[in-house]
Amino acid sequence: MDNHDLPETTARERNEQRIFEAAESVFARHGYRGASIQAIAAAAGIPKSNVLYYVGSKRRLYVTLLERTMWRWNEMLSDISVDDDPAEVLEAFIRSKMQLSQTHPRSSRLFANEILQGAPFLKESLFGEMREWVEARAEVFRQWAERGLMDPVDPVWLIFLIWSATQHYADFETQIVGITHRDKLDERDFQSAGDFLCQVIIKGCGVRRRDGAVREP
Amino acid sequence: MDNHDLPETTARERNEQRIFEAAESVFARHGYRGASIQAIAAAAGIPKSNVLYYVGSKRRLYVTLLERTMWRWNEMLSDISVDDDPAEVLEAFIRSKMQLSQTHPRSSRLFANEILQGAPFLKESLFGEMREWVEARAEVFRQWAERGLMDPVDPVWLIFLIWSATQHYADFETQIVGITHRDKLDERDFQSAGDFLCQVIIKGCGVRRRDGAVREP
DNA sequence: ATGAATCCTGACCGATCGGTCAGCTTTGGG
DNA sequence: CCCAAAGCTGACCGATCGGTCAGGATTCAT
Repeated sequence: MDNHDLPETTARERNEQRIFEAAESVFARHGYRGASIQAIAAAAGIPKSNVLYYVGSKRRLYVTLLERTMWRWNEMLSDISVDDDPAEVLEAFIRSKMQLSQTHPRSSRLFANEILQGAPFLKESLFGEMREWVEARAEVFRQWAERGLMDPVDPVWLIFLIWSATQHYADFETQIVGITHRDKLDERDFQSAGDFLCQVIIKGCGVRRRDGAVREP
Repeated sequence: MDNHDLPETTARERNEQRIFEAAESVFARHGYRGASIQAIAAAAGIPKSNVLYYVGSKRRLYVTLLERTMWRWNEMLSDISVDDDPAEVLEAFIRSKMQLSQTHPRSSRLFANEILQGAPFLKESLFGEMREWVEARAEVFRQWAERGLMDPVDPVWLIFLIWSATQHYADFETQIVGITHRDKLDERDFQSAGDFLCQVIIKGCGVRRRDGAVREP
């Protein structure tokens, strides 16, 4: 029945991909309970029974998507050290998160939905990884502050600030589009919003260049 | 059947309040489709039939809660002008949004869920009000920049930054709590996070005191 | 060609969904 | 005390939910 160790057949790969895309879209929009396999099947253009044939159950499909999202997320800023330039790292952090919001908005919304319902499917197990990720980066930020490379701001609040500000352009895209008369957010919008966030956050944290000069025009 | 113009009976007031509280909690957690009247009734300690007796339908209950949230939201920063102090206004903006996240986190999550599913219930009608709200404040920010009271940042992106950063503490409370080892966010957490946001955002936008001095210790 | 493995699907299951309704009890002004 | 209005609820409705299953269709190495 299960032969995940053998190379997948093309049929399985093709259908699973279509199902994952459709499921991510529906889960992102309606959450776990609000999504129905029927709706996912319709979006994928596949009979409901066939969806269940491939993914086993709604729960398993949802968890698979969640893990895929978390995996993609954890790749970011995989190696930073105290010796890096704070401005460069913060900018890279903001830009890469902004990139994720632009290229994978539905993943972001899927994750947001999971948190909104109390994170019942990734409680502890995956929060543990995120905790380590945050604490490692926070420690670097703290040492930068000690070395006078930036203001002594709370590094954890800083991380949450960057998360929230960047994810906003994926999770609340509907609101942004509705308020600013746009049809959709395009490349230029993400670029300009990224510029704004880099400028305000880096300056707001009093980040200085390595030579000690204040980053000011 | 409906006598909304007459003074409500105490029974009606009492039960509606219990239903609204329970419904806000369930809708905030599971979204519109994912919420069930059965679950709302159970949370309110009232039979399902009785819930429908009071609120009419799931749709009406949901819209009522959405409108109540929007109304509470639109009260903020009701009167600001170009002659106000930018630092004071931005701080008041951040503090009041932070206060909303602290005192009405479920309202915030209800709204977030509505946006995530594409805002099907407040499309246009209520986005119009928000658009006017944003444009009016953005115009003030723009004039402050022209007068050299702050950097010429995009005022709309600035508003979205403050929205996202403050709402994060309500919408993603589960994640914050899970990552930072806390049991829940308390008064001190909101105070310190608010301090952080005021400091970083006001400094990051280059806001100056009216006398022209840079806001720096 | 053939047989095993995989792919695929309509029919069906019990549970739950939002909503209706008949008919009960409780309340309060006259 | 009386009775209309309001409050209240169990039973029930058709639709949809997640999931199962028997069995046909397709594929492919031999």
